[in-house]
Amino acid sequence: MSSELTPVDEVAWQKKWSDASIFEAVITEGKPSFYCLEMYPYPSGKMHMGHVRNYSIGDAVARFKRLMGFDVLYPMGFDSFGMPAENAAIAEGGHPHDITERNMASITEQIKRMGFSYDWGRLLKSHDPNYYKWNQWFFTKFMEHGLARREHAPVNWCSACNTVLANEQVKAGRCWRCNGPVEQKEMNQWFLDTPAYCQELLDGLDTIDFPENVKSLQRDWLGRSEGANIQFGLEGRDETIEVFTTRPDTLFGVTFVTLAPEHPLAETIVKGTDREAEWKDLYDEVSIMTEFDRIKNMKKKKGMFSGCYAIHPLTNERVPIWIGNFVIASYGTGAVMAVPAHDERDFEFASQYDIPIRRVLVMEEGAQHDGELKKAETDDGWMVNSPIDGFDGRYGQEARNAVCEALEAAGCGHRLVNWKLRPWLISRQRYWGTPIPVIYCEDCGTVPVPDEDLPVVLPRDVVFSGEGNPLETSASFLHVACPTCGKDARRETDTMDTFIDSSWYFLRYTDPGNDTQAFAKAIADHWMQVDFYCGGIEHAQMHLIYARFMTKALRDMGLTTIDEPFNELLCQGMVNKAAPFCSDCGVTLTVDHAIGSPCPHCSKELGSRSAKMSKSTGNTVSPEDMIERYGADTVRLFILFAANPTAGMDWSDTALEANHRVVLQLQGIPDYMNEWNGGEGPMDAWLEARFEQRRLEFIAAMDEYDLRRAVEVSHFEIIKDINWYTRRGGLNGEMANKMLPVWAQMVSTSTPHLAEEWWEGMASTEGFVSSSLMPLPIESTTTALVNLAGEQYIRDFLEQARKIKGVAERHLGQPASEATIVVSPSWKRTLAQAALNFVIEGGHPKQFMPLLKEMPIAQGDRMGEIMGFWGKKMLPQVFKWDDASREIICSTLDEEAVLAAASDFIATELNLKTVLIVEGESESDTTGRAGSAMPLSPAVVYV
RNA sequence: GCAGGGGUGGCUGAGUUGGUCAAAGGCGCCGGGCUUAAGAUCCGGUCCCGUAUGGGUUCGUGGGUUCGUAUCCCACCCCCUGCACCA
Repeated sequence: MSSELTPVDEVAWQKKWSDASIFEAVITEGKPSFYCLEMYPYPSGKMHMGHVRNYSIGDAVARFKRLMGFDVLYPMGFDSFGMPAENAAIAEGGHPHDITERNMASITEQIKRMGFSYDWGRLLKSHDPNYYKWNQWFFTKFMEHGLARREHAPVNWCSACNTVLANEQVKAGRCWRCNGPVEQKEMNQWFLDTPAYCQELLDGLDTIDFPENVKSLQRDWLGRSEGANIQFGLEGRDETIEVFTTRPDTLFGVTFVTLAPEHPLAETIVKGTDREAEWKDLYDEVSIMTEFDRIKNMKKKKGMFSGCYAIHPLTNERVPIWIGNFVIASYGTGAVMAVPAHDERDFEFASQYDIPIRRVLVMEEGAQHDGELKKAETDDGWMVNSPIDGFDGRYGQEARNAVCEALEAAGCGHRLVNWKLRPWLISRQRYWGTPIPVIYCEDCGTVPVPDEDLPVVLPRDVVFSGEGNPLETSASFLHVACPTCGKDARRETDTMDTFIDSSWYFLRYTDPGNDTQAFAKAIADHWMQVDFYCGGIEHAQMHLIYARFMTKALRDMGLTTIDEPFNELLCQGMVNKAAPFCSDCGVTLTVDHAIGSPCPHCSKELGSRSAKMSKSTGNTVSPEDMIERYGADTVRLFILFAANPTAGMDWSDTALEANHRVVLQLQGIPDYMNEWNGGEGPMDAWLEARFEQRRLEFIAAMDEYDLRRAVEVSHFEIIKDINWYTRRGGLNGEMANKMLPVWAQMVSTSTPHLAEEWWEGMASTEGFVSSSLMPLPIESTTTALVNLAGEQYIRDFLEQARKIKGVAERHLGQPASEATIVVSPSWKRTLAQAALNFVIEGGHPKQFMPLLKEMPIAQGDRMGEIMGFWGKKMLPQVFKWDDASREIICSTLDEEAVLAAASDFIATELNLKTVLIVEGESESDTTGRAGSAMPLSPAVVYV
């Protein structure tokens, strides 16, 4: 293999692909289609390793599916609305539009340099009016269908971002984007009715191939709980208090009712009493405090008696009404029935405020049911102490049903499924997003912008001061004639959450040029669902819920027939790199601190630990630099080979270099193989069979998206096979013609430029490997299998023989010069075959003994010896042989013949003068070592 | 607290329908061939012991089931992710 290699001109290949438009997605009659998609990126100026990894995975899949004969849709675009560009405009001047376009241009160039096989003709950008027009159109349709509505409601407000946030965008009380505190504010905002699809979103999870943790995340977020709403009357008042509970079976244990401080009734019943001030304090504490502080203070339960009593719906008992800080206004009804005996929080609260605790369940059937409870017993139990007949003794679900029936009969309660998911708050008080297409008219009220006036385009004449919503500074935008009556009216200045953009972009990709519809139904239905969707786990409960919701909503408006947008989701792992780490302090430091230097906190010597690549740690690697130095192929190969797609991977410069060497080595392979001039030989059939086997392994791995394994086969194992071939004397230049086309196809999924170079140099190929089809696999013949088995046998034998040789030479005190290989005596083989057949047919090995006694080999005076051999040696071995070995043993493979044919080779490999092969216990066996020879495992005697 | 995912040799990482497992592959390290040399590449070694094909101890910890367990069961510890006074 030559060392005088010119690097592959990757850019030239990229240009050729582009000129020939080979990655354009087309629909071919009769061909299956495959939609391969990566989460489209926000166009920051630079591509980082996370992008590289994401797209290297997707591209390998797309290329593989093309090889396998699919019409592949593999698009790229930009999630180009969003706050970073607007914040940059505020900080540095300029306009978000220009900043975004500039960033897009530079990141696009970098992505193209990687050689990914996108259909760039479908490039989509969210901030294109031709795209966001459809956001607006959908919005007006949602209004028509009652799925979009404006409400005055408490919402999450991030003052750092100067906008409201959806529930999904609040992480542990903080803003998902800036990590600033989030507070509650009452505002008029637009919501989409995501809860209408709760049940379907939950059920749909069972029909799609998402990772378990993502499903679990989504289930948590949907938060289904089954229970009942129950009405409590109020003593001396007309109102009722409605509570939600999952435990109607504990209804008779209610000793008080608790309202959230924000509950409207709380204010009503304390108004004008001497308790009003106390309530106000509590109200202020929970509502004005940021959610973050509230969570921190959660541990302290606090409450007050309201002075009022509720009436128990079934017993008519008086129950005190309390107001407590632990009741959440926005969940359920904002009021709970308190059963201290069977709920931990109620127990704690009741103990604190000396409220009676009444047991109404026992945890063991027929158990004692008086006596004091030490703690709440929250499991299902048997009802006791019921003041009404017919309930005691009922258990769990049956008990709940009985209580619900009683409530329903009394007309003061009903069964209900409650969800945690709230409507999607989509209003944002920011400029760089889709304007909400609504006009407010004094006479006509809230008027949607008519279809013919769409899109409502973002105006240029706005001021980015960092204060307030910039859209409000545009007079031309703000003032508009009412579409209904023509009078002066005012436009909505809020824009849409940018997650709207990413909720349907995969549909637009199917028909990106359509200017009369968002997408043609037939085309979208042809390509959808996305077969393979690859991206980061961070979108598990935002984007991936919204997109599923949107797909279902659009389906119900008749725009598609798709239930779920994504079939298989793959969340790629993070790209990490070693960073300084103090094991005592448990702190990861920036790369400014050298490994081995003392920790700045405790002075202990710093070690290193793998950490996510981040600007703050400084452990980033620039893809650009790496491509420049090693080429895109090497970077891609390394990324795919370093770890499985879903696993975290560690960046390693040395491993990268090792992969670069593999790329160089592969580059020289065609020349190397073509130089073989030995003509046909006995090893050719083996190499052919072996290669075919490798191809099947490759296909199987790719089918399961086990890209690491696939690359291991295509870029590593086949090289080893070639080495073995030449080592065993193979030197047929014809093999190059036989193997290289298919091998190039395998190589092309991860290192396409290199593969094109191979392809171009071959006589039998034309066009591009990137647009070629892989021939169908060939079924292996029996001869091929025996061939493979024979070589495997020799390899295994050599490995074993080498080990023994070391020990033997120590024993001999000098290098061994000769070896006698003692193949297992034929009766052992016969025995093994009989035992294996017995086992394969389902027999228990231990029951083989009686059969053995009947066998001809066990007759005569050797019977005892053979029985002993079976128990001690053969029985354990029968279990240990793998399927391949079993096949070989039961096959016609003649160990002695295989070894004899390879005896010269063996002698060379073991560095011996002569090698003698004998059958154990035969006349020529003078070694006396036949005892330790087993089928597939000959004994070796060194002299 | 609840839920989901994990803990394998110097590192990384396969392997989990129990037997093919002292445990693939890669990296690192060691030795050898090739070479004037370097690089590249090829071959071999890389838990411990062992004058012959073997033995010992290993897959978070401790128990258990089994002829046999990295793999199955139970308990515990630790790590990651998400949710969290959700009634």
